[in-house]
Amino acid sequence: MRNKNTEELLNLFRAKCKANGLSMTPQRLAIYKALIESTDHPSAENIYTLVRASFPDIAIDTVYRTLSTFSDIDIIHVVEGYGEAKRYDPDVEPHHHFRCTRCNKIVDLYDDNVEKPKIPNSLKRKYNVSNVKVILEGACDGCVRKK
Amino acid sequence: MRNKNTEELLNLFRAKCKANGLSMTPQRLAIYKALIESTDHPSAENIYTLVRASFPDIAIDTVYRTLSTFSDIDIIHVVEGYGEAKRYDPDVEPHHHFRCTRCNKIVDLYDDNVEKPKIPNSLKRKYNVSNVKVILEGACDGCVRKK
DNA sequence: ATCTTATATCGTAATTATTCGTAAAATTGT
DNA sequence: ACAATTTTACGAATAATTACGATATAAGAT
Repeated sequence: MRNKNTEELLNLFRAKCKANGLSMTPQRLAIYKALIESTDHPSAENIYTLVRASFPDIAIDTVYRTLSTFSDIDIIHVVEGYGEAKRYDPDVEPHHHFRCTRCNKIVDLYDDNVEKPKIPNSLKRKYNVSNVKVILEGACDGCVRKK
Repeated sequence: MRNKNTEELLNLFRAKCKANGLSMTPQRLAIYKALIESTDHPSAENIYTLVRASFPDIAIDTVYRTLSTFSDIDIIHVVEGYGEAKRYDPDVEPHHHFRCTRCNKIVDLYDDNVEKPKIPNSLKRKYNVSNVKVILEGACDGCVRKK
């Protein structure tokens, strides 16, 4: 993600859709573009707002359904929600997150900052581990200043 | 948690309530007891069902409010929700979780299994990191067998 | 033990997040 | 361009959570 430009990402996107038998609709393209243009891990509602600029009649249901489809086939990932709205991330390369417990801001952290935890193979086998998430929680600068 | 019995946990609970100026109500006690008797990281709805056995008239609002209060003062923690219902954990000692991406089962993992990731101090300072979560995701045995 | 006051609870309504059924419209392969 | 298959929009339903006014209760002082 960090190392890919829009062109490359869109090509990958088309390839993954084709590989999974998904038709290429303007709505799907618009939703994916909105995702890669956002760096703040938007919610479905956020995406809905963004996409309506070009598709005034798109249904919220379409956004939810599309995001769910995308995450099913690993085009995007669902990140932390914690009872709030789900948050999405178009970067499917391994990386971690910081989450502000007050304002729910989510920031990407790459491996040069946080070491990936080592998981014993026995555990990986036992649970078919396909993904390891590391989330740092705390209060972001903005929230600390406010209080 | 692992090393504490009910007696000790209840004493800690009373102490934390007192330290934070919370009155000791039978509802709060019942909710906390329901939590420590559950090992499956119950949702607010689950707790509501459990507590109604002894408090048939308790309001769902009381359960939500109480759980929120408890997690504000670190009596319990909120664990992964991902847009589903929030899930709670009465074990506030450091440990990690496995989450089944199909049935949403959450299992405790203690440090002898998963190494705690090392976070650089610079990052800890930058974000006031108070908590680091590690979540392994995959399909649990039960779900693999079903499919 | 009783009084006082702040806090907590109940019961219900309102909000927010998400999903479902279905007819109409768009996409893909031929 | 045509038929078969997906996908979409829309409205309504469901699930999770929070808000609120009226009563009830806990905790400390008397």
